[in-house]
Amino acid sequence: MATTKIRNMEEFAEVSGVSRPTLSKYFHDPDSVRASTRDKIEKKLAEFNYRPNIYAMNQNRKLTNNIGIVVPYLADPVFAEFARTIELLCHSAGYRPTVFTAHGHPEEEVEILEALRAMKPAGLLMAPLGRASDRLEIERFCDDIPTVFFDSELSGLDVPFVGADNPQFTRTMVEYLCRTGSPPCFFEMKTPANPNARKRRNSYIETMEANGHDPQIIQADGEGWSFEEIGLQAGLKAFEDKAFTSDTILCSNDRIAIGLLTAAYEKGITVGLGANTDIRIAGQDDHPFSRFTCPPLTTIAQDFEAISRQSFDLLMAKLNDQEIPMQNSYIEGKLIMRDSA
Amino acid sequence: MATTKIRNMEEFAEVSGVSRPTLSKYFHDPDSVRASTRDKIEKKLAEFNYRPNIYAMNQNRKLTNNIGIVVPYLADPVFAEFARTIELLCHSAGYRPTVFTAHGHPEEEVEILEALRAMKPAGLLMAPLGRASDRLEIERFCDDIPTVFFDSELSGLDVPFVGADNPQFTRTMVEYLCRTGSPPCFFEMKTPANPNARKRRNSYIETMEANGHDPQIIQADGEGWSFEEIGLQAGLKAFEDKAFTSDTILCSNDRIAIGLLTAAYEKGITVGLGANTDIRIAGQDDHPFSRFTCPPLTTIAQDFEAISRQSFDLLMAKLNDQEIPMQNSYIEGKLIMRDSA
DNA sequence: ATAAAAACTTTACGAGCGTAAAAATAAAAC
DNA sequence: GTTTTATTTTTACGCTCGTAAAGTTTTTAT
Repeated sequence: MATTKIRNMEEFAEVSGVSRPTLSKYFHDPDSVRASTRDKIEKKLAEFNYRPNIYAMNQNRKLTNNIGIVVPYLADPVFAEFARTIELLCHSAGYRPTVFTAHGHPEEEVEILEALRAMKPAGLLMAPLGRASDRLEIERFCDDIPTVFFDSELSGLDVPFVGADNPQFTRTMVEYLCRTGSPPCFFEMKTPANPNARKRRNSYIETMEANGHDPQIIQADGEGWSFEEIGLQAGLKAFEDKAFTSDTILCSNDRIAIGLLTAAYEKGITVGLGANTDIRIAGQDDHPFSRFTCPPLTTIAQDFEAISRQSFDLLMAKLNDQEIPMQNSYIEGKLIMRDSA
Repeated sequence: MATTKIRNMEEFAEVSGVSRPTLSKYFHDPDSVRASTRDKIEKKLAEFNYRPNIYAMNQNRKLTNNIGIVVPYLADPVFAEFARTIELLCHSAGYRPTVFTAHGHPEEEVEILEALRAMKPAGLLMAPLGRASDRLEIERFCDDIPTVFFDSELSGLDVPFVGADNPQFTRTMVEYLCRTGSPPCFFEMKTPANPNARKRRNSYIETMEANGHDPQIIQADGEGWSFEEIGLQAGLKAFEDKAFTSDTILCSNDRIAIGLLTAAYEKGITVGLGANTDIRIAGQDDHPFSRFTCPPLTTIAQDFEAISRQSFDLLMAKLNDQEIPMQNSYIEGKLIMRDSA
């Protein structure tokens, strides 16, 4: 029966029989007031449906409870998954997460940071674009606002990082492939957007050599974030040129592998681990769609949960001024055996 | 050479030689001040890198320049695509868009709306969850804040809508399939999350009957947003039970079709329009991945650009108190012929 | 050159809340 | 029941910017 509209905290203080400063405390942290007071407030809160003005709140707080989540490309299901997981963590810890995407453009990444600065966020969880990122601008931001990088790191900056153990990913897959068939050649983008790609290539070379095999790398032209399309086009060309030096192809990531699977299909080349198939294809990341490719893609699963959790915990530690281990954290992936390899 | 840090507009007024109210006007709309004044401000702006406190700004403005974008499930690439397109439109019109996702849960949808209310946004562009949505809460919100629905409508509410012309989608596809082979049966979820599904089913039935064919519907069990998985499991079962009454299967949407393609693959059933294939499969939506399925999926393309543009324009009209045509807008899709049908 | 219009400055108040200090009250401890 | 301790109330000021009104300066029109 809210007869009058509550316009501000003062009016709500009147109807609830609690003073405004106490209300202010309550909204800051409900547990900071006596249980009886809390009950009184919450009863009236349900009745009047009042919410404090967040702008007035944040204006005076040195620190807001906003947390920024920045990803390079939200239309990539891998980042959608990261964003989703981290959002949930923030939310359940009482923070207000906001997801931003750079749409693959470094200028947008900087713009986001500038807009974010105006929001005075408590902290930032960021998966930087990588190679293309404007290091200087990002560094300037991280100096002011507690930040943790996830998924891809920007070396040289004094910012903790949590992400996949890329060398382990590739090593695990190369060893599996060698164990079960011919040693793989490696299919990747010539100029990958993401720094993880380099680590995977290096690990491929190392592991192959360690096992006495000759590493063979096939590189796809093309820039941007249309990995499937790049994998498809370069795959078609490579099949035509007989550029693949092995009947087993390890792709730098699942999205490229998805494109390559399509290329194989169009060329009439059968993929799988059966005796009557032509080649094997493997990916890395366990992209949400890789279970639905034809054949389902053998890959290494990112531990989204662990990466999200750890990067969030690191940020919390930073916010609470705890001594944090500045060493980066690399999370292992798990081999997901499906039919493609 | 910013020797002193600028803390607020007053301090910036001093160093820039412009009065604070004029600055306020400038930040509200740069074109509202004289060119010479604008230059003076912008010169100092570059030098001192000052930005007004958005919280203080929004606190006093009756209307912020925030625009909310709410989608039911951001991990679905179709919505990622919508979000991306609309974000860009808002941005280039000088608004500050913020994307929210309900993660498929009606409670979260309501929470977003409540958080959004606190942000006092100028307007909202929303793709409601649909069937599961809390109509009452959404209606209450739309009464207060200018809103436009896109992608899926909530009938009965006085809110303009822009979305796909679902009957046209299905009609176009059914006619194409009939023209080029056997009349299709229809594969859908029994309890679809999205109201568009119903329209597509109805259109399927109508079109089939209009062409003198017997409509046949196969329904998949399962709830939630894992459409591919649902399509896969139900597809496997349907193949085993020989439940598909035609060698041509039209799916309610691409994601289900992707699951069904995987099911066909696992059953050794070949898909395509060649003479030596077993069945044809078609989807609807032109999901970003449907070009990369094996075989590439024949589908109807959503006109993301047009839907985004029109819903944004509608919202702008609402914000400017223009007389808007309250009739809903349905955007036609285009047949994308690929190899699966 | 003069009048009219537009833009700017000065002054002043308001928005909604944070927060500090002192006084009053309630709860817990003994 | 009194003392101690924890909460709450009262009072008061601050934050940053929006915005209105009246006066001044600059620009435009004639």
